[in-house]
Amino acid sequence: MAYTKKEAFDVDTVALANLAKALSHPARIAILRLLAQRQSCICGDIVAELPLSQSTVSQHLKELKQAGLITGDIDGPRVCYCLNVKQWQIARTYFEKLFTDLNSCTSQNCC
Amino acid sequence: MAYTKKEAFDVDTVALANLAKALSHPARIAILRLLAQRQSCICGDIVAELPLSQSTVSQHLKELKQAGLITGDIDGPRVCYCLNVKQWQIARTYFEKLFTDLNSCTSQNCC
DNA sequence: AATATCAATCGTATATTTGCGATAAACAAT
DNA sequence: ATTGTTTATCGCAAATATACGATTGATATT
Repeated sequence: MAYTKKEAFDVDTVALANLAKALSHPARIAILRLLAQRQSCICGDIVAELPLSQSTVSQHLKELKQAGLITGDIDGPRVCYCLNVKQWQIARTYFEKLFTDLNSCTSQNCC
Repeated sequence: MAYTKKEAFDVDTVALANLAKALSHPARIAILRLLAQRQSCICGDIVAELPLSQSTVSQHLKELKQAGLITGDIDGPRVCYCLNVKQWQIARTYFEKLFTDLNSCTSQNCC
């Protein structure tokens, strides 16, 4: 019994779902906003800004990194996290395509 | 030990995260596209189109309904599902605000 | 009234997510 | 070399998510 039948859906749908999943936690959105807000890239200052433990924040960062939405460059003992602009443009395109597709449904047949 | 510390984040962040969570499964995105594609609203035809059981599809529909993204009107023995255009506009606004905020980070200080 | 159809819900199994403390790994500075 | 700082990872506990079959409830149809 598989947890998620991702194989049964087309690649673009799965890709969008994965991007949405990366955004599906308040902490991760907060992290992204922090990274955008501060001009300089942040490492562990993120931990100080969030109401979560260091290990938990590290996990969220890992997920964002796996989704390709941020990068993490090692800088001595610290790690500098930044938004990955390229991946963000891809994500934006995915979401906007979805919104456009859904907007074409303005016929209002029944509901 | 709480599952998610949603209380610790501001309302808009949680709202966006919840919308993203509704989109975080391929089946739910497929359902939304189906509803947009077909001019007429679909009830259980969705089940026929998806590689999932009736009960599983019903659960996904419930989640989309709880997120306010679709409506379900009872029509005799059937149920007619439709996109909720108003909520979709709200969702679109949330996501586009995020994208705009993140785009302001083009300083490229380190990464 | 009996039957058939459709969709929601229940019960259950399994996988994943979230969260934290503790530990480990990497590096800097003494 | 030792120590301190920073971050990733491990191990665990609890909550959720996904999926399905079986059942229930509602409505048509006969």
